[in-house]
Amino acid sequence: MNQIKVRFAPSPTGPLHIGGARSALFNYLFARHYGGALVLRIEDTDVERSSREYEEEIIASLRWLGIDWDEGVGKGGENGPYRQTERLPVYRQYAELLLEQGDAYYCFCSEETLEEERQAMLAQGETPRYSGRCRHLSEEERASYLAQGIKPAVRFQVPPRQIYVVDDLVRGRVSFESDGIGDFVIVRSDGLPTYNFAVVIDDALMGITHVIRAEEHLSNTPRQLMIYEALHFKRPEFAHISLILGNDRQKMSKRHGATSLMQYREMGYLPEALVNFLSLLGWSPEGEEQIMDIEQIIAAFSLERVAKSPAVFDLDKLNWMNGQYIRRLDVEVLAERVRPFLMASPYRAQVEALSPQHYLWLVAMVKDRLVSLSDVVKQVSVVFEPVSYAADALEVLQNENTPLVLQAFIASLPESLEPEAVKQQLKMIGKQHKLKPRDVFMPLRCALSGQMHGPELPSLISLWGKEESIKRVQHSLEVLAGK
RNA sequence: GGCCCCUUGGUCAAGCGGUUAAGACACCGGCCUUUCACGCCGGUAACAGGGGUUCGAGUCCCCUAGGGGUCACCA
Repeated sequence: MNQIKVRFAPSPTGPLHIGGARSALFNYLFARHYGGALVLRIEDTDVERSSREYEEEIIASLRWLGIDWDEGVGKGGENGPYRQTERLPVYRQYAELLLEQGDAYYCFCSEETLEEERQAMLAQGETPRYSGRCRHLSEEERASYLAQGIKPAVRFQVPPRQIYVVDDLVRGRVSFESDGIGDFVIVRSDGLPTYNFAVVIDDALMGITHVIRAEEHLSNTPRQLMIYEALHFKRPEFAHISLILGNDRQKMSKRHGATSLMQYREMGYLPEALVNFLSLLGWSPEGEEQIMDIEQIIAAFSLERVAKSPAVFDLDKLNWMNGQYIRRLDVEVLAERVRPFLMASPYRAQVEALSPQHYLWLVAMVKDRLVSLSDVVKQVSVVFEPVSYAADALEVLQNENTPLVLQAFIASLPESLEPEAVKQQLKMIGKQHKLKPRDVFMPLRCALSGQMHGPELPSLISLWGKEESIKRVQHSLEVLAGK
């Protein structure tokens, strides 16, 4: 049986961003749907910009999202090593083969020469591409350059007048003319392979059957096809997925706000919500359900249903979805997930002082009001901050029934308070004094919190307890008297 | 500029020759409710333009326009 094998191959030159996460996710979904394998390979041939820190952050981000792989960095496997800088001898071997076959040649051109050429072609209105000046160097010329200590790069010799066709699994048939492509570097003068060369070697040697990656790589594909051909490697299937755009329809970048996965974690997004949201960017299931857990997404996923057009990242929808996931969590679970945010807030000590029961009441009280986990801090502030009266709340306090309600409240509060019991108590006050619920709750809410709006009043009272609640009411009475 | 890709409501998107052109987010209205929020119900809103092909085109072909990607000894 032909086992499906895909890979995610990030370059550790920055944190994992939204676009990268979606590529990783689609590979993951594809692999899991077909019972195939996912390889994680680190493409760190740009040694200037790559770092272990970024590699670790990328891996941590993938783990946070719940995307796991079967082979590669952090997992091992038969086709390692999985970091490109650890595979240099492999690339060298194939570069030499290409050199021997006459499919590649040494290029001694300096950066300056190259730049001059480029400018000259541009000036003539031509597409800048390598002239091929080092293609046919004689032995003597080569020896002379070498004697001067010039380190050559290796260029692939692009076959003339060829058409390269990709039957892309999402875009359909796409073809390119080789004449539009200049001889490109496959090994830099420092001995490191370039992307277009290393990917091919690795994908072929690692047995990758499907290359699923972002659309920006589509125009690299013909170069890679040339190498597959020259090396007689079996080429994989390709699937180029569209880009994720910012609000301005430009490719997502830092100026669109948060782009790294870790930022989303810090902002309080749930990984399962983010995964659900990302899966719906550029892909859609057959049904109409939007909220799907990872197993459902895996079961429904297919490349046939991946869209060709780019998708704008819609934060409103992510926020909605995150809220959906939060509301579906059990209070006990939510309580734990929200805890780190409270521990990092100014209310840390006060939260720690809460009994387990009170802590659960606190979380239950704000559960339906959260868009993100970090919102908990703001939502909970009314409990811990000192009262300050809003203008509209003060007006409510001036109402003629207010003193009556407040006195009744003070007089009727039992020792132990549980939200449901408090609620019944408040309703009772209304009954006794023939007041509508609203005429009981509003004055109390304003007196206790100083605000017209906020979380369930009974829960607030439960959290404050008898002493604090009465203190707050009395304080409001003093404020009223002083007016 | 060359090459390549894309184009259904503000956004994500279904549709794969015949539909009253789904659904979701956002927005607006109503209901529920002590308030806000949640939830529920309802509403506004789209096939970029022009030519073909066809009995019939959002769906197929061509052109135009717009958007994007790529043309590195970065990936």
